[in-house]
Amino acid sequence: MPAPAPYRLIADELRTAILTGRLKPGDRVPGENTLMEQHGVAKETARRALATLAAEGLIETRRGSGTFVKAFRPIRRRGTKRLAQSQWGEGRSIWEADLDDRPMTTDRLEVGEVDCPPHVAPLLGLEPGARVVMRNRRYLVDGEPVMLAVSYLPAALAGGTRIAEADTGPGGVYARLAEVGAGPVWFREEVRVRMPLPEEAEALRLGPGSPVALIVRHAYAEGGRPVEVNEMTLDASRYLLEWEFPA
Amino acid sequence: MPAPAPYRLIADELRTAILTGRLKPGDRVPGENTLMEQHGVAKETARRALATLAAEGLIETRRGSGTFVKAFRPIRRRGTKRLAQSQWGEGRSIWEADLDDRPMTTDRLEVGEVDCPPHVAPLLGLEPGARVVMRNRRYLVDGEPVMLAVSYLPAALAGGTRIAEADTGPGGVYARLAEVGAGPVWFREEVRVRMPLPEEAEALRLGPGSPVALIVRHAYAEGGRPVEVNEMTLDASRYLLEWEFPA
DNA sequence: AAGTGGTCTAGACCACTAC
DNA sequence: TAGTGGTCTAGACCACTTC
Repeated sequence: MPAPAPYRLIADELRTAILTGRLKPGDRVPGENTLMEQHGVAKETARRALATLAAEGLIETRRGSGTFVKAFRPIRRRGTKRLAQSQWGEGRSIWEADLDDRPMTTDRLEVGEVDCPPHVAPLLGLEPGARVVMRNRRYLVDGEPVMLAVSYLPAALAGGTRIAEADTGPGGVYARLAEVGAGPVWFREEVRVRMPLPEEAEALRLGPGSPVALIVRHAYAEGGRPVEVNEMTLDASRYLLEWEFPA
Repeated sequence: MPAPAPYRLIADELRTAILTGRLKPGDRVPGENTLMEQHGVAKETARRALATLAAEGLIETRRGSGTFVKAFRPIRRRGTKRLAQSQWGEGRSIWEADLDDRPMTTDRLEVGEVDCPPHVAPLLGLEPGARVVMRNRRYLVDGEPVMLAVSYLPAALAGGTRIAEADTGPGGVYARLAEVGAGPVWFREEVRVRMPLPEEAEALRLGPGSPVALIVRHAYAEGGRPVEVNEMTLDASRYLLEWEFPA
């Protein structure tokens, strides 16, 4: 058993302090200079210990200010209940069910008719190059971005309706779909998790050690007809995801 | 606009090569020495570029051997697997091309009656310190660990049955529960994502840049009685999670 | 033995934040 | 302006894998 590297020992010590609660969320963590002194190591070594914890998502560094224990305040996202008919049938936003106290706002809304991206076309049962209505937006809680979402609907269905406008009206997209006889009756959600690409990290203001969850929701109308594909990118460290279903 | 740090430029270049497919999964990535030469930087700088990509989960380093592009071959986990795929778009996935269908084995099985962990007791509707049957195991695909799972069932229900034995018999735990009139009729799954703790990283053989998904499955019998809590820890980079449900 | 990744140092300079 | 984090270097030594 070789002796663990010094930077690992330092990281272990700090990690224990954080996980046992001796260092609480928001607390200042000993910085580079302090660690150099206390452990008698070079700056790069101290930095490596801190970089390790940052990569684990336990701390966050603020240039010029210090190093701190990261906070975790999850947002609850109920996959099942929030989409229940009763929720969106009565002029309520599907996001209301999500809110768990804190209101969600949107940002960077982009709506328009475009050529369907090739990876989405087969999911909507469309020919390559068919037209779709795209809705792109960013969601924020407390002014901080927490999710990106792009949804696609066949233009044959959604074009010319309020779905193609910025304000979709009471009940949102699904209520409008129902009005044209294409209300969703079944959903499927696929979830993948990975570290963010640089653009995603930027759009969600993610530091190192913050994974993203990619949720793709497929909405089907009566007869199994796909009516929407929604690709969501979440700051995974801020979410608690939930689904329920019968045995 | 300050000039980006050299290590970032190198990382960007390699990242682009990987994301555009010029470097494919399994390919050798230029190593420390090569990068030092090609870009005229010091070793630590080249290392930092590689460490960045490793933290993003794009590459993996093998000591003494080289640096390689990481593979992504997800395992599909269906939360709700009982409904026919024939309807509802045949379960087509955005990530379909990558799907993986290999058999799973288990490992490190531990079964026994223990005091209920404090965070689990309220979920099972038990007094603190009540006895539960615990089943702990690790799942492997191709001999590689992909998931850890611990489940808890009230000892009053499962004690003395085959649930408390290594081999639970045909149909598994849920079939045995059904035999004592406590078959699950409803499930709830909660999902959290974060970077792994060192023990988790070790048990799942995770390198840097590999997040874990924590799935807590609650099983309820008739009347809403909780009969099982199952805590799963997945190598999130290897899974495609899926749930479906009616509107 | 050669090649590759892993760790460490001592000192330098820069950029940002807080006072 | 002082303190904190961010980046870089040149060279050293170690550990592991491959042949």
